[in-house]
Amino acid sequence: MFLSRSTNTLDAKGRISVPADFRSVVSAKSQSGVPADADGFDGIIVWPSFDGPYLEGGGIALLRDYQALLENMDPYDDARIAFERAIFAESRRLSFDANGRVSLPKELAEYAQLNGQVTFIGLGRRFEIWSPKNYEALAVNAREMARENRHRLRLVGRPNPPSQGGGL
Amino acid sequence: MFLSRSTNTLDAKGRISVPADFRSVVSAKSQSGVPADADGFDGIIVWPSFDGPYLEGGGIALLRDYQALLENMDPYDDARIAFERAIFAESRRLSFDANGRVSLPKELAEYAQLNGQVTFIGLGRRFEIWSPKNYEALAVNAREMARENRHRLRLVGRPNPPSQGGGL
DNA sequence: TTGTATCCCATAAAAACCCATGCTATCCCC
DNA sequence: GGGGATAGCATGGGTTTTTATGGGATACAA
Repeated sequence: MFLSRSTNTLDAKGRISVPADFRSVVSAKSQSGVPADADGFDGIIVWPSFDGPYLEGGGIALLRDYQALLENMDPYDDARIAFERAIFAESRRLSFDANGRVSLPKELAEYAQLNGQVTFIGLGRRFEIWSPKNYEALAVNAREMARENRHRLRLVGRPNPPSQGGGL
Repeated sequence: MFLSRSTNTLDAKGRISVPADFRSVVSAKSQSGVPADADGFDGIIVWPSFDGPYLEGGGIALLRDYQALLENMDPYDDARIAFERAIFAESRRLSFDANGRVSLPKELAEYAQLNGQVTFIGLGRRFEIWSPKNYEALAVNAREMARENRHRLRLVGRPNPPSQGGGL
């Protein structure tokens, strides 16, 4: 699960360290020692958001989830085709180097207006990559809006666990 | 999984470099060192789309998937016969040369209005081959339409797994 | 011959790989 | 609990490998 927020440096070669937390999410090995992902890909997948000047990303498992979702739609549904083109076609496989960095293609960096500093935002199943400046503005609103909508934050599901502390 | 988009050159001899990403998708070897594809074919399979002036393609695994799909239809269903003729009969096996290129038959290049530059579009299980000009227009629409329909892109919550990493 | 298809080689640019260095958090031993 | 050893992380920079592409040589067929 992608959690937390951290800002790293985009160096002159276009490389950036993926937060160690994030790396361990995507490169979780199975017991056999083989990567959990069937195709042995060790890295992240990133594409330009279609909702603003930032990037979205996740592990290959996320892409498979999207694939499953899309494959349940009509093959020639316009929305499906649009999603395929906006996500699959625009995404890039970025694999980790020995130090846990990826090199970010220039056009993605430009799309997200990144130069120098880059902020990773963990959002559970996926994450976002922002220019720190652009993100600042949103972050303040988020807490306010969350407060206004706090009544909708109702957990469902798990029956009461044996005892120990519940809560958020 | 075919991901990303890239534009390569179609040279005077009708050859074109298949993006390295795509090559590694289709020529993934099994642990034994033998090609995963039973028949040892190392290349891609391409046919003219029946939905526009572009080509569709994939690995031999994709063709097998289509075969399985069609074999579940009535043998004399007109649609089945049409699909078989439009896909199987029109497709070409293009094998990689030592540098990862294939040579694209002229009639396919003409069908997709290719000259000089060629764009490969990764779409998960399959890919498409477009004239860059023709695709450009679609790409901008795709992002807009994806944005308009983004509420449909909802990943279902994974059921609570025993313990380790669940969904958001 | 004239194309056409295959194979081989050369090369520039880009990507991947390797090594080194501060810095921080953690561990462990006394 | 202090303090040094240790390990992991983020970062910089050089070097090697891969990739995409052009072009020559060879074999075969129309």
